[in-house]
This record gives sequence, C-alpha cells and structure tokens, in this order.
Amino acid sequence: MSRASSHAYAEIRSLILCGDAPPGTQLKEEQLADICGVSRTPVREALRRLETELYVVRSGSQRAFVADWSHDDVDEMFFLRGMLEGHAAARAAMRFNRAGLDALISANATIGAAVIRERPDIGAFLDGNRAFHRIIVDTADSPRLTATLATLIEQPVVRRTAMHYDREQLGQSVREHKELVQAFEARDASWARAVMTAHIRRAFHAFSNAQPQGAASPAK
Amino acid sequence: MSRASSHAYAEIRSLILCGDAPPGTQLKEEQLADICGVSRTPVREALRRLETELYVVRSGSQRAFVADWSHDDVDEMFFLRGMLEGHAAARAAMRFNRAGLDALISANATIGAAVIRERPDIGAFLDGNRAFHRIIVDTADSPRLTATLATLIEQPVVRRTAMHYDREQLGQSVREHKELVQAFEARDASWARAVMTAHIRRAFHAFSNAQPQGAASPAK
DNA sequence: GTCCACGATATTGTATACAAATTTTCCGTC
DNA sequence: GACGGAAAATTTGTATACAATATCGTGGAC
Repeated sequence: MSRASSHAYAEIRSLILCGDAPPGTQLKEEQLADICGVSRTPVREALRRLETELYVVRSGSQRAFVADWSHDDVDEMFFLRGMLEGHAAARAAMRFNRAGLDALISANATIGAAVIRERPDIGAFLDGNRAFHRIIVDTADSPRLTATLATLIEQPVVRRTAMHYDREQLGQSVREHKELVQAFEARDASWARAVMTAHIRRAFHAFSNAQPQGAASPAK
Repeated sequence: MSRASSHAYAEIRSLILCGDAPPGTQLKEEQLADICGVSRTPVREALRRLETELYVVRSGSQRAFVADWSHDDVDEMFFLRGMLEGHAAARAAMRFNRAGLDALISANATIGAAVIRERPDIGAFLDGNRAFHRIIVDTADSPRLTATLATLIEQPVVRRTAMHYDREQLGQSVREHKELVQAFEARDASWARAVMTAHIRRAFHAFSNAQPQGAASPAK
C-alpha cells in the first residue's frame, strides 16, 4: 500500500485500538483526512480495508462506524481462528525445515524475555507473538489460508486480550509455544493442530474471564 | 456499494469469469474505466474488492493482474470451504426453524427441476445452489463466518466446477442436499457437518477429474 | 555485443471540485 | 405538542487534473 494510504490505515486503526474511537463512533472521511493530513481518497481506501478486517462496519447509507463486538462475536472469532490456525499448524508440521524451526525458537525466546521481566513488556510480547504465529502460517504455504486468517488475527480484541494476561498466563503461552515446536520437530500434524487449537481457545477464556460481561469493547 | 462502483465490480468480475481476461492478464485502471464507462475512482474500489476476494493479485509495484490458481490452490480453497461451511452447517443444525427448513426444501426443489430436464440448466442450478447454501450460512448466524466464507465461495473455480458436472453428479448434489435437510430436521450438528464437508469435497473431485491437469484456469 | 544510463511512456497515487444522496433543522399545519 | 415536509447542512460518490513512480526503449561507452 502506498504512503498516504497506509499511513491513513495505520492512523485510523490506532484510533480504534487505543480506544480514542470507541465502538459506535461514526468515522467521517473528511474528519479522518484532517487527522491524517491526507486527502479523502487514501482515507477511503483505508476505511474499505478496515471494513474487510471488521474493524469498521457500514450503515445502510454507507456511513462508517467503529465496529462493536458482542461476547458471542468474540467467541466465534476465536473459534474460527482456532480452526484455521490449527489447520495451518498441521500443514506447517509437514513443511518445517531446520531454519524455520530455529526462527520459531528464537521468536519464542524473545517472548520469554519480555515476559520474565519484573514488569512484563506487553508490547514486546505482542510483537513476538505475532512473529511466532506468522512463521507458522507462512510455513503452511497456503495463500488462501493466509488471506483468510489475515482478516481474523490482529483484531482489536486480540490485542486487548493480551492486556488482561497475568504473569502466569504469559508464561503459559511461552510453554504452549514450546510444545508446538516439539510437535513440529516430530512432524506430527495432528499433535500440532491440537496444541494450536487449545492455545487459541485458552486465549479466548483468558479474555473472557478478564472481561466481566458482554462488554467486549473498550467503550468508556 | 454505490452504482458506478458496483457496476465496475460486476463488469470486471464478469471479464474474469467468462475468460475474456485469462489469468495473468494485466488489469489497467484506465482501460477498465473505459470498458465500464466510469472513471478510475470506482474502478480502483472494485479492484481492491476483487483483490480481497482473490480474483486479482498485485505485483510488487501495485499493478493488478487476473489471479491464477494452481491445482493445489484449488484443493486448498475447497478444503477451507469444506471446513468453514461444515462448521456453518453444524451451527445451523441447532438453529433451524420450520420456515427455514421449508425454504431449504424449496430451493432444492428448484435445483432438482433444473437438473431433471433433458438439457440441464446449469445457470439455474448455480442460482439454486447458491440460494441453498446461503440459507444455511445465514441460519448459522455468525457474521465473521459469513464474511470469511464470502471470500471463498463464488470464485471463478467454483463456477467452472459446475460446468463439468454430468447429469449423475448434478443428481448426486440434489441427493446430498436432501440428506443435509434430514440432518437439520434431526437437529444433528455432527451429521450436518459431515454431510456438508463430504458434499464440498466431492465437488472438488468432480472439478479435479474434469480438469485434466494443473490447469485450474480458463486460460486459452 | 553487452551493459548501463537516461529519457520517454505508461501506470498508479493523491488532491480537489463537484454531484448525489442522506441527515438534520426548522417551520407550518393540525 | 405531534407530525409532515421542505430547505439547509452534512456526508459520501464520482470525475478529473496532476504528481509520483515504474516500465520500456534507445543510444552510448566499453
């Protein structure tokens, strides 16, 4: 994506992620153009993309709003992600080479370092986690799967989930990643699938427990 | 989507589907604008949408080309569709009411009528089939699932698959649909999932057998 | 003859002006 | 005061002009 367009995308996405634009907020093209310092054209492209990624929903008359997520929506999203990423893990298990496995181990080491600190570095955890999962999906070597998962991962909700992780849950993530690596090294597709599915499902319940009610959103 | 924009979308998609723009063809914005009788702006929106739906791929320098599908790509696409639509069937089984079931039965009757004729009406078969599957996905009542499946179904390949169906395979589709209805009436989620998965997998092999080699595309 | 550099051409990206549509406001009627 | 409807304001849709970038072709140096 080109400069102005991707900048607008990042800017608007950040507005949604950090809660400056809570669910239900109307996103007006001109106003966003002002904020991003670009014209409406790239803003429109960014909104379309955010729409396919379900950050943004449209009214009947094509007005854009920050999407809201019910608890059931989040449940379903995690379920789909578990199913698809489980499948990615199964495919990857049959395709990993040593270099890929080492990259995986290294990414998990980074995550471990971010987690072990007195005050865990959530940002670093998220970056490392994203890298770890990305290696697996790339290794699965299926463009359709990659494209499909791209619309599910890195949602606002995913990000917020990690915010609610306590030290124990962060450590559990690292341990599950280690088991995934074991499954890959054993080239055991069904083991890899099961661990990955459980890994993502656990993340859902971590989110679910931290979030008191049907309030999946960062509304305030 | 607005008038010019959706018209451009339909027009370009049709170029790809009917084979006028075979895989690998470069899609130039201005040229498409001429063909569609609109300006480049709505053409650009249409291209972005076709890109997320994998009809179109982009080069490193953002030039747009008609996507090519290897046999493995098609396999993977059918697999994902089977997994997701199987899940949709399982959810739908727990949610169907009498009206929905009747709509399903009626849609399948339409398909049956299109198939039983001396010269089967493939267009009517496709329309009825789309309606049938749509009812199920809608009944599953999961916006994420609907959005995800939307990028997989109704691909060029899906359409071409039906062209290769012989009378026996068309009849088999109708019978499988009937079994699906039975599973729904029994509210048996796992039965519904299994039948749906098999139904879509069989479609893949029908395509696979008809298409001699790795030539998944309508290239000429 | 091959390679590189440079200019010409083609293509995409962005800004802006205006058109179309929707929402809001305000006023008159009942 | 409630309702309907028309004018005003807001917002999105489209066309067009121009800018930025990539591709292609040509010519010169070696």
